[in-house]
Amino acid sequence: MATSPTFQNLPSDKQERILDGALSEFADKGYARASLNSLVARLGIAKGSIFQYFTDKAGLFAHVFDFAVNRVKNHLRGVREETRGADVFTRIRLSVLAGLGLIEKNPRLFRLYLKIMFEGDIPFRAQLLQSILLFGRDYIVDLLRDGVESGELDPNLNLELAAFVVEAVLERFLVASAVEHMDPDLGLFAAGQERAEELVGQVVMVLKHGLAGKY
Amino acid sequence: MATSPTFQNLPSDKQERILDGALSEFADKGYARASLNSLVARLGIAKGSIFQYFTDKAGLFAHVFDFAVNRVKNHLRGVREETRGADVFTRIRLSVLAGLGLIEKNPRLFRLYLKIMFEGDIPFRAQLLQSILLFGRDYIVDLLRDGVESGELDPNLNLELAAFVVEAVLERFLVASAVEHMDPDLGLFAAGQERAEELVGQVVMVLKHGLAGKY
Amino acid sequence: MATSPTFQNLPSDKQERILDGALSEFADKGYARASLNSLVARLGIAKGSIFQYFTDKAGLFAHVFDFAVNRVKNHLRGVREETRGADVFTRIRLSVLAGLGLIEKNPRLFRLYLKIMFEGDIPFRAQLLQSILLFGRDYIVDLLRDGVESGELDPNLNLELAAFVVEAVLERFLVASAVEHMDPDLGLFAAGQERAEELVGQVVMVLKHGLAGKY
Amino acid sequence: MATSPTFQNLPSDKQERILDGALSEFADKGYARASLNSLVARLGIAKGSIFQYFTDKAGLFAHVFDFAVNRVKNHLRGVREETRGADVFTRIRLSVLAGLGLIEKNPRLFRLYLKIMFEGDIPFRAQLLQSILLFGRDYIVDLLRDGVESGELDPNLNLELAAFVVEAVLERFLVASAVEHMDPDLGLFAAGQERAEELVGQVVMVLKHGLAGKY
DNA sequence: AATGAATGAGACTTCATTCAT
DNA sequence: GATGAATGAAGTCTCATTCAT
Repeated sequence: MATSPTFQNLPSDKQERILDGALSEFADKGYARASLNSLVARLGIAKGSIFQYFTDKAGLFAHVFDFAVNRVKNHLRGVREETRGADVFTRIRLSVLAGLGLIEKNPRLFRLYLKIMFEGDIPFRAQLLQSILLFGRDYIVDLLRDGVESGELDPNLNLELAAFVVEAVLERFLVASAVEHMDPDLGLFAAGQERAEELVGQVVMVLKHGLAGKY
Repeated sequence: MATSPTFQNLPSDKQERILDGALSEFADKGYARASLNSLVARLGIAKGSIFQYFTDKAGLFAHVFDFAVNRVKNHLRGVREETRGADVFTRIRLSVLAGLGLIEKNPRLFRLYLKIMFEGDIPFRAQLLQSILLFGRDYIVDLLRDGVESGELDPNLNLELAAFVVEAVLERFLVASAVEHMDPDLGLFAAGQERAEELVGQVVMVLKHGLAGKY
Repeated sequence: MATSPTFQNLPSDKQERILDGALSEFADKGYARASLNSLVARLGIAKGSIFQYFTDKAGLFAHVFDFAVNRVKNHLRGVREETRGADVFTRIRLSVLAGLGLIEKNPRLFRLYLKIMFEGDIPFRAQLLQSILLFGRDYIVDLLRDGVESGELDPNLNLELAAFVVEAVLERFLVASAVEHMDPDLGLFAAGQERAEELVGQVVMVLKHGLAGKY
Repeated sequence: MATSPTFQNLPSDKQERILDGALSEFADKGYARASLNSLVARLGIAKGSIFQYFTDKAGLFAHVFDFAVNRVKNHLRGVREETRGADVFTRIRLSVLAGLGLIEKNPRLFRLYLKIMFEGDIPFRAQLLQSILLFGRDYIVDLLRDGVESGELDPNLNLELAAFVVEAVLERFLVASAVEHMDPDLGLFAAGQERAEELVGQVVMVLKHGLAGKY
């Protein structure tokens, strides 16, 4: 939308190279501190070109955002399909692990999301967040609804509330992983990252049986 | 240590006014984008004065951080004592509500924490985060341990894992509240903020009985 | 290396104008007190441009230094060649006069050297000084060695010591001239500057025959 | 002259402590870069006091200058008297060594002189320099005149010219020593400083017999 | 008489953006 | 269409000086 035809006509590998470089810049430094000077230096393109492609720093950012979100959505959609048929707690567990795997391979995606979430004056901030948050919530509610329909979950369970809890745990894992990437010594994970798989399994068990359950 | 004697000698209401103004600035814009120019303009003091008080932007930040953390710690310690004797889920519920109340009255405190958490080049970032994270985790583990000792929770429950889940939910609420303050129309809360009390109660129930429980 | 391609691509008369203006600034005020503000004001260019050209105040300084040193070296090399064949004391005399002439036409060159020599925190100070001092000493030692080889000087004369004395006198003349430019009324020259030529000749005579000689 | 009665009434050890601290500051950083902030911090006195004592940065500087010059003059006068009776080249040699010794013990004195000599906008610069230069020249001319009177030097020797040469060598040694203090690795001395005594003797010999002499 | 808090000019530097080539 | 030189606002920080206490 904000992209000029000039950019569209670029060979698509160059398009990708530019968006990818910009993603790194924004994910590393946030919107305000991201420097177009740094960016063009790293990309080896002229500073003027950025403005011909995207009119604005804001325009570039918007495009980078789309680029990033689409990668994530595609990934998650894949997970939802691949796990269809498994029981609901397995699917939750696998979704968490899929998220962790995505961050592991591409930490910038989640870091960009966090920057948008907590930085003050990002252009279209509310709008961008909405589009992510809704997608995430829908994803989880769908998972849980499948669980109710298959009889694994009590039909009286309030799906919104349950989704709230699941989402909390999911985000907690993802944040832990993202922060671990920034500060390996912080120990946010409560366990070494290499034991993530085991940890996720156990936490999902706690989620399943509740804190007041029998262990 | 980061504060000059000049600052210590100021009338304490002036000290507070300055720290409070700085807290707002950092909480709103994060470390890097916070502007001493705009701070002194708002405070109506000379630019040079800030540097007589704090050596550095970083020094000011360090002091603001202490200032903020102490407020939070005192608040939480109060809650822990006041709820001693209540059952563990009530205590969790009240702790969440206390946190929400604190944010309601002083949204900048949690926003500052989030900025520190996710911004890149904050001075002493890892160190500052540690000091917050450890405090939070200890607080929750203590609560749960009390619950085990009073027989409310199964002694086989892994406290670390349980704390992970509780912390996740707590943070999710706090983030929701903080973000709601930044973007009231975002709807992150899944419910209007005025219904927070009810919502917290229900979520804690989900937490208590687990997703696979009977409702 | 200290110069950005941006600067290299400038029309060379603009390059020269900038370096020349900067030379004046540094020669007048030394490194620390030289003001880029006042430089750009005098040059009529934007403050930002300086930083596109030179990364740093230090970078600008380094380039100005090269610019200045090369002028001097070229000049001196010219004198060495032109006087080849003359007797050694004539060559010394002409070298001093050449130095004085250079300062007369471009007083800033030697003033810059003095600033580097006696100012404290100049970037790469020791390194820069070395490069000048060695050149100067070599120049004089070469002159004297030619004198020994042509039989004008006693082969037992310690060239290093002799060079020390010649260098002292040379520098004394140059300093006198440079300071005279700063404070015309100071009378450091012991004689009006217009009589420099005669004065140099006589001083070289004293140098030649020694203080204990017959006059 | 520029000193307030307030300063005069100070206990004289405090006066000295202040002037000495200021001497260090000016000798290290020159006039413009010397920081009253640093000075008062080091002295442990109030910033306001400086202005009550000296009205100005310039006033403080003028006083420090007097303080320093008097030390040097007293020292040199001592040397002149102590060496009376020795032959003129011995006296020159001893004067150089005395100067070197003074710098060795109190490098700040000569560094201050150099700063005044080569820095641009020092208050009363010309005036201050005059008072030093004249003293130095008179000192040397006196020495040489004694030499003529005692028959050691040819009465036809132009004393002004000879003094010019001697002064040059003297300053060259002092500058070398002062710079050596700032940059020990620079090698300006042509010999290790520990061999200064021998070096001075040899250079004075060159001075005595001239470059064209027999060795 | 001494203090030290307050001040604001001016220092270097970064950056998004414009526009002639 | 691409380039990159030019710009100036805004950033952090230092400093001499003033003046109420």
